[in-house]
Amino acid sequence: MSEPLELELNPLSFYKCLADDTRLRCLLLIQLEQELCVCELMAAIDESQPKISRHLAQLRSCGLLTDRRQGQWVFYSLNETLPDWAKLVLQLSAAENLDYVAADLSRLAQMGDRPERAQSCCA
Amino acid sequence: MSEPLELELNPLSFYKCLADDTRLRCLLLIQLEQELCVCELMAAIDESQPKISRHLAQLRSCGLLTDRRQGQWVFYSLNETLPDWAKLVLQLSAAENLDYVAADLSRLAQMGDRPERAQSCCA
DNA sequence: AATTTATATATGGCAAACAGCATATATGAA
DNA sequence: TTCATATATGCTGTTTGCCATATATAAATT
Repeated sequence: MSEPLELELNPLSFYKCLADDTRLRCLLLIQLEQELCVCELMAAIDESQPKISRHLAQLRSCGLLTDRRQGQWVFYSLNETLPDWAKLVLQLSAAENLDYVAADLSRLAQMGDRPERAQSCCA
Repeated sequence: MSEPLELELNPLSFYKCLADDTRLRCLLLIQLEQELCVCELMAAIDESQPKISRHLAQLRSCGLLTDRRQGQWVFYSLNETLPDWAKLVLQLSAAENLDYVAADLSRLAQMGDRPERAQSCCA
């Protein structure tokens, strides 16, 4: 097992990722919930599947998110190899702007039939 | 004298401000140097006056920067009433991405005839 | 007053980014 | 195989944001 290298990430492309309403809400929700799948984000943000999926793809390709497939679902979470300053920025932004995602969180809480997580220890 | 209220600032418009190369460099340079005027930023970033001026106007109108006029110069600095999370984000971003503005800083250091600052205590 | 210097703003063209729809793939169950 | 659900990706029209040029204002200097 090798220690994961820190992602090379320039601040401009990082902030461009945060500069869209859909992407920012996805990121803050994932920061708060550890891991979410596309259908959960659709329910929380109340937007179409292609729109959510497309923005998640961008966040993954820039290295902010990683995905793991579990059965029919794809779960997204923060990329652990993000530089510390970027992790801290996301943490701060989520913790200090709960009102920005309050409606999303309540829609998520009301969602029925959320997929169950398998332990990722054996993945 | 009343204590300054905290600026109302939503995270999306904040990050949109950071999502442009010129604006991000201006912000990080001002974070590092406390206060800079338009001509210093022109020299540091090596861009035209209208371009710098336009982006500074945007940063001021969003509340990230404040300006003070001193004779013929207008000096820009961080808005003290920014929420703490935003101040911290800027601080972190500057301190942890010095390479991103290294060339700008060296151009600034080489600049001749930089305007002298008057103490702002009497302004 | 006229000229120069420093700074700010307005406008028009252009390119990048986004939204919406349709379609494609992938997995799991019947 | 067939169907259903979840996710991804092309394509196109539209909007947004950026840049370059031109113009405006204000102070300093002559």
